[in-house]
This record gives sequence, C-alpha cells and structure tokens, in this order.
Amino acid sequence: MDGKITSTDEIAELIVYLGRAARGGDTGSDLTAAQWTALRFFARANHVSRTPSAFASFHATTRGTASQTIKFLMLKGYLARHEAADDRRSVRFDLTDSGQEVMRDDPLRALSEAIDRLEGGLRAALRQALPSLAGELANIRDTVAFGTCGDCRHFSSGGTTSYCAYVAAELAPADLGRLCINFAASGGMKLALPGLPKEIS
Amino acid sequence: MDGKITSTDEIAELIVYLGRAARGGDTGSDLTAAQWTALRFFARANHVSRTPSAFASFHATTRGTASQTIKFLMLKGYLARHEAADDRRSVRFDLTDSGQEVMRDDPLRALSEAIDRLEGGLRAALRQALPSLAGELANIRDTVAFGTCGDCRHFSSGGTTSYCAYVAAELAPADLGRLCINFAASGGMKLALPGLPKEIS
DNA sequence: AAGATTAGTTTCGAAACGAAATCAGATGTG
DNA sequence: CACATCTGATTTCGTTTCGAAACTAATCTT
Repeated sequence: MDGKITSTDEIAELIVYLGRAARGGDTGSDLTAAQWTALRFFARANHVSRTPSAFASFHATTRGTASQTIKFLMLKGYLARHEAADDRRSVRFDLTDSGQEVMRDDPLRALSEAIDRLEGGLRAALRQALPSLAGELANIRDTVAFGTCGDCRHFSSGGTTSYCAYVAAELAPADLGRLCINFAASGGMKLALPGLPKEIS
Repeated sequence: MDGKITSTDEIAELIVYLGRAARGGDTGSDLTAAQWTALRFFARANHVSRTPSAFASFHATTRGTASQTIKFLMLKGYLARHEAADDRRSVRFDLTDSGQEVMRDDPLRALSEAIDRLEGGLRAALRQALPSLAGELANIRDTVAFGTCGDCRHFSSGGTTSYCAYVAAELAPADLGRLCINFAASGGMKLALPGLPKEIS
C-alpha cells in the first residue's frame, strides 16, 4: 500500500478539517474550544447523559479533564450542578439561563449556516450519512457511540407516546432529538452495556 | 430564538464530533494530534502548499506554532526541509520515506474505513457536500479555503492535460487530488490573492 | 464483610498555543 | 537607488489545555 490519496481519504480529511475550522470562530466570547464543546453537549444531551463521565466519553478525553472544563463553566455561571437522587456518586449539570443565553453566540453557528445553504438533497444525505458514520466508527474503535433517542434502537413510538426500553420509561418529547450515552444504532450493532439502567432521577 | 435543536445543528455537531473522534485513535504511534494533522497535510498538499505558512493557515493556528510542530516532525525524521529556489525566504517540507511509512498508521484510517462501508450514494453525496461546506464556511468566516486542485476554479482540463491558471502552469496528475492553499471554489466565491503567483520551483 | 467497580475530583508534568520579537529576503514607491 | 513596507520562517516566553495517575466516596458483587 503506497501513499496514494483516494477519494475516501479526501472525505475523511475534509471532515476533520471542517470540524477544526468550525470550532474556533472568535465570536468575541470568552470560551475555549473545549468549553464550547462542553456547553453544547450539556445543552443537547438528554437528562441521563448530562454527567461528567458522559461528556468525557463524548469528547474522547479523560474524566479528569472533563471535570476541569465543567468546573470552569460552573464558575462562569453557565452550568448548575445537581446531585442525583438515586446514586449519590453521580452529579448532573444543567445549563443556567445565562448558559442558554451564551449559547446564542456558539461559533458553530457559522457551520450551521453553511449547512443551511446546501442544496436540500445534499443536506438530507448528510443527515443520513453522518450518524451512520458515527456508528461505524464507534464499531471499529470498539467505543461507545452517541446518537439521539429518535435514532436509537431502544426507542419505540407507540402512537402519541415515546418509550425507551433502556431506562424502561417514557421519554420526554424534548429528548427525542437529544444525545444519549446509552445510544444503540438501529442496525445490527453491538450494545455497550455498562451495567443495567437505574431509575431515572 | 430559543435553544431549540434543529436538524441542521445536529449535522454541524456531528461533523465536529466525528472530526474529534477520528483524530485520536491510539494506534500505538508516538505522534500527537497536531503532529498527525501536520504530517497528513504535508502528505496531501501539492508542492506549492507544503510550507509552514500554508499549514498554519490550514490548521487555523499561528506560524510560530506551526514551526514547532514541523520542527518536531523533522527531528523524528518524518519531514525533510528543502529551500525554495525562487524565493529564498521560503522553505518546503516533504515526507521522507520514513514519514511515508508512518502514514500507514494514520489514526484517520478508521474513519476512512467507516466511509468505505457507506452506501455508495451517500459517499458520493459526502464527496459533493463537504467541499461545498468548506467553501461556504470560509466565505462566512472571510478566511482562505482549502480544497483540491480538481475542485478548483483555476483548474481546467484540456483533454489529457491539466492546467492551473493561478500558477500558470501544467499540473502534475498527482496534484489533482491534492490540497492547495490557492484554492478557489468553482462557484461565485471571492479569491484570496496575496500577490500574484511566482514561478513554480 | 471484603473486594471490585464506578463517579467524580485533584494534582502534576508535558504539550499546544498565542503573542511578540527577531531576522532575512522580497516588493513597492518616490 | 534608497527607503519603507511587507512577507516567510523561526525563536522565546507565559498561559492554557490536556492526559495520566492518585485519591475519595458510593455502589455493586460474591
């Protein structure tokens, strides 16, 4: 195998390039790239996933580093810390009003705008291809994948209600489009079971 | 505008997520993420773009930081330094044989494999959508875009020959799929002209 | 009850980074 | 030509980020 550049490699590199180009936008705010990623994660994760460990896993870093990032956001007043009721080791972080507000300056908005200007068919293709890629990559790497409840195998829709078989409970409608650490792709992928679900707090 | 999560935002976040998830793969090699990005860049940039400045622009960092990363790769013996013939301030870095070899352990390979397993239509859509996104994003940000010669406005194909209007010279066939710092999207985008082209050395 | 796991945090050293200063060569203007 | 300006590359310095490891506490397993 020589160093030939294939079309596939070009795509892979473009994804990395876009991801990096989008992260630092200098919107004048005072958050670093890691802090933006964390704030974004806590804004978009469902309530069982808004923990330091889940964020560390999502961000492919250690829990220690994740703790530091979160601590800073808490000092800034963008995140509020809540202790879980069922497991006293666990904590959950939610965006404060001030955190919601600063999210409006998310530098990722520029990328979103670029996506909005894409031709509709291409955007639909992205909407289909990227989650699939995330699942495949997690499979190859043998790590946990992230995805939204609506795309998850544990999810089932019964008429007007939404149910998650993993936490064995009804889902809030808002959670349908949210990230979950217990995500399992609908295809034939392996589950990553770290134990079994607890009550939702 | 409240904090509602749109499908477009999901796509943007997925791109960032994939870009980060792909970067650190722990292939057992001794390169950091920044060093991998640099090595990959010098492996895939055409010969007028294999300079510290071009890499700094590509990687959205300063020339100083870029110099350090490159210096390390040179100490490792992965990059060779060549002084440009036409402009004696300028230097060019090329992969050594040893650099070519270590590229086989590129952690990005996992993402490439995932892309390879995509259904063909989706892969083609990515191949079309991502360069377009890169151009749009650069446009919004008012920065320089990167793209391959084959997608570039300066490029024209005359039968068996390939020509670049920017350097006013024939293109090596291998450069067609290579990154160029003088890239201009085919659409109606602005040019970033830092002067005018010199001879190719 | 004892050991193993898991969640979260803290500490510490290495790496990345931005800003600024330096130097050499190239370009532009009067 | 002389002078100012600009560009490409590098070095230094201080700050920030990050990963690894150590640590505490709670939970799970047997």
